[in-house]
Amino acid sequence: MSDRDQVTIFDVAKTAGVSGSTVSRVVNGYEHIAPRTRAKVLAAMEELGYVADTRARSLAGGKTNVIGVLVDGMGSAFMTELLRGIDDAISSSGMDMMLCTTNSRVGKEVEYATKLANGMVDGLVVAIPSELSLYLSTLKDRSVPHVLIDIDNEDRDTSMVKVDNRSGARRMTEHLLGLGHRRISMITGNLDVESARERIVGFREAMADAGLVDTDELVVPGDFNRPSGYEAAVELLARPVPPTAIFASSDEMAFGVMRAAAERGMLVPEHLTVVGFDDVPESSWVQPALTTVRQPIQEIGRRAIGLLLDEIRSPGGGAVSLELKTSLVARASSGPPSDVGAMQRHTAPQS
Amino acid sequence: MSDRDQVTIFDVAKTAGVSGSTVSRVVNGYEHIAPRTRAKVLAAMEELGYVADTRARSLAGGKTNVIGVLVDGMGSAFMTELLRGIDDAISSSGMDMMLCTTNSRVGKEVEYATKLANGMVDGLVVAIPSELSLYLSTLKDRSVPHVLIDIDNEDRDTSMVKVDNRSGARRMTEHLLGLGHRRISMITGNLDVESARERIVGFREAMADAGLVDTDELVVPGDFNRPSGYEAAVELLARPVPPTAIFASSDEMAFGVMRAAAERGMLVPEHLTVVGFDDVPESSWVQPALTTVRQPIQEIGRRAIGLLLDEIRSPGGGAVSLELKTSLVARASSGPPSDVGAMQRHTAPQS
DNA sequence: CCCCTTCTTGCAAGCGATTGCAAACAGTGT
DNA sequence: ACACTGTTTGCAATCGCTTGCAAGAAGGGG
Repeated sequence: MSDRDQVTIFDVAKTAGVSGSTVSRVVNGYEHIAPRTRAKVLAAMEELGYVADTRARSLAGGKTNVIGVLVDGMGSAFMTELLRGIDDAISSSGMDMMLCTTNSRVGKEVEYATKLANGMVDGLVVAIPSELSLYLSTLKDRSVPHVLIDIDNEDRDTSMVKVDNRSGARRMTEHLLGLGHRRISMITGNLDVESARERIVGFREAMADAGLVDTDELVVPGDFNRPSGYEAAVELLARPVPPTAIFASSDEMAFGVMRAAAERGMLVPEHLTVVGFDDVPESSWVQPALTTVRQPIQEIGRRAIGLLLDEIRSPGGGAVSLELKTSLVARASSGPPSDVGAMQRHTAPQS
Repeated sequence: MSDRDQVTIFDVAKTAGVSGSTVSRVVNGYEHIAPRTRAKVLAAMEELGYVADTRARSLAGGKTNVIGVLVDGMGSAFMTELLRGIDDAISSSGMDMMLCTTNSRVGKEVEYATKLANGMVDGLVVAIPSELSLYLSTLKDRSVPHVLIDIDNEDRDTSMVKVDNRSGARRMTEHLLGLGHRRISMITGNLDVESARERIVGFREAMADAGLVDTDELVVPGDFNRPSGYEAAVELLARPVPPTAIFASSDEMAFGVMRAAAERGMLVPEHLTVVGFDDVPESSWVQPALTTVRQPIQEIGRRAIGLLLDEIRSPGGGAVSLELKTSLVARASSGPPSDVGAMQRHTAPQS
């Protein structure tokens, strides 16, 4: 289709009165080129409106200047933010992005990884939380530079960037404990995801440190999405002895919790403390603003691209793992426990 | 990089004991192939784990099986939804997507369009609301199939899909009028965008029909994003005679308005009616749920891809324009105006 | 003024796949 | 058995660009 009247390197060569190879060298910034020749070529390129054909370029051994991004889906606010960071970094590096979504279709990841590895891209960043990292071997075999995001892989041989989920969850739990809460419930993320599990660990650790060991029934399953937060909260709030604080493993789920609370006529944080994890943009907008564990989402994306570019530009640098810090953002949705449903409150009340 | 030990069509050919061309034909589902040969080739492909090299394939004249998507950015909920629809349609058609964002960088659109048109993709869907459609000529010159989304272009020669913004806005305004509102304010979208302008027209028409002609100071500028809605609302609500209803040209902005109202201690819809446009998922989640004009966002994306695929598969079908219908979704954020005295007591603080 | 080194630049061989053309094969009808 | 039609395959040219190799040009030292 597009092959009609395409301006090739040879057209430029002819107008500039040089050979095709010379044009190629000019285009690729080769150094040993007479200034005058370079100028002529540049002029010809300009005149003809030459644009390199990515396909041919990469087929012949050059770079594609495209970075592949493999994600599960782009529905969540977290992913949107992550993609922003990634996109930002990619485009300011002058490269282009090829986004592929697996939409949780099993096997699609491998298919994409193979296809992309087959010359479509110079490098790949993968943000699919899945244990089945079959695609990893493909990537390695073909030695395609790649970076994993938020995926825990025993294989210390792969570059990746993640955040300190465990201590983030821990700190948040301590915050809640400090406020005087004891019956703190956690709604987990999708347990297939490593970071979801780490958050649980952080939560349990903090609880245990406070002498609260029997947390089993306080930890209820969710999947990071809003509806699951809502449903979990409906169930929790309907219990004979409901929790005074709910720690959702994602802000998205926390919004679901808030809704469930509102429907029950409960005020946040007066009757129920609700906190989340992620700090997506919406969190500072909701009413009341959400107390949450902030992870530098866009930064994660930018860092991943940074690592990838390093590897692309100078291969063989070895795998690098980055763990970014999380921080607690205390806003309006958390407060001391209400004494309304007060059972034996052997807890030190705050102000 | 990736060129190490790649399985080519010739490797398959050798294992199957046939020629490369035959393998190519099998891969592309050519008909005149002896069943037995086909079987042998298929077996060899399977055995070697052959994956076609997209670059080579398209260079040689085949298709890339990649659809390019050109958008401004993916931050907004609207865009997220649109991309979902697009992604959905693309992947269920077996093709892949290449997403490029211009991030409002001037000129980037043309650069991308050219590059993509240069063989990277089989077709292109563009969703950049901009008057400057310089890229259009490139697309046409190279006869790359393309579809425009939500872009109004006089050029009846380009396929596009959009929604009926005008009557949507009109109907919403009538709804507000029907509720008894008279001082209805509209916060506009980015005026560079055609659909933003159409919504204003719909609003003005309905107001005029109700005898409300002097709407100039009721229409205030926004840019579709949340903060602009917030700011506009802050200004509106501080007026000596504030509107009783605010019609935001996007749900995003409506959320901003809700926040401004909350900060002023106003209840929605008791003291202020707030409505939006789009019906993004969040709209049914907020409290109170937002009354809005629904546009089938994902559907828009799906339709656009449908049109594009048609054109790719059988070129020359001529341009097709689709205009999808909008519909009014009445939820909790709209109600009759609060009593006239409200303004006299310059928005009294609540409880 | 010649020889050697350092620049510049062109030639030509790929990269992996598609495809027009034509040769090699069948299958039929007579 | 022969010409004829239609099916299967392989050959080789191409797509646009990169790059190793080597030749021509330019500059320095002896």
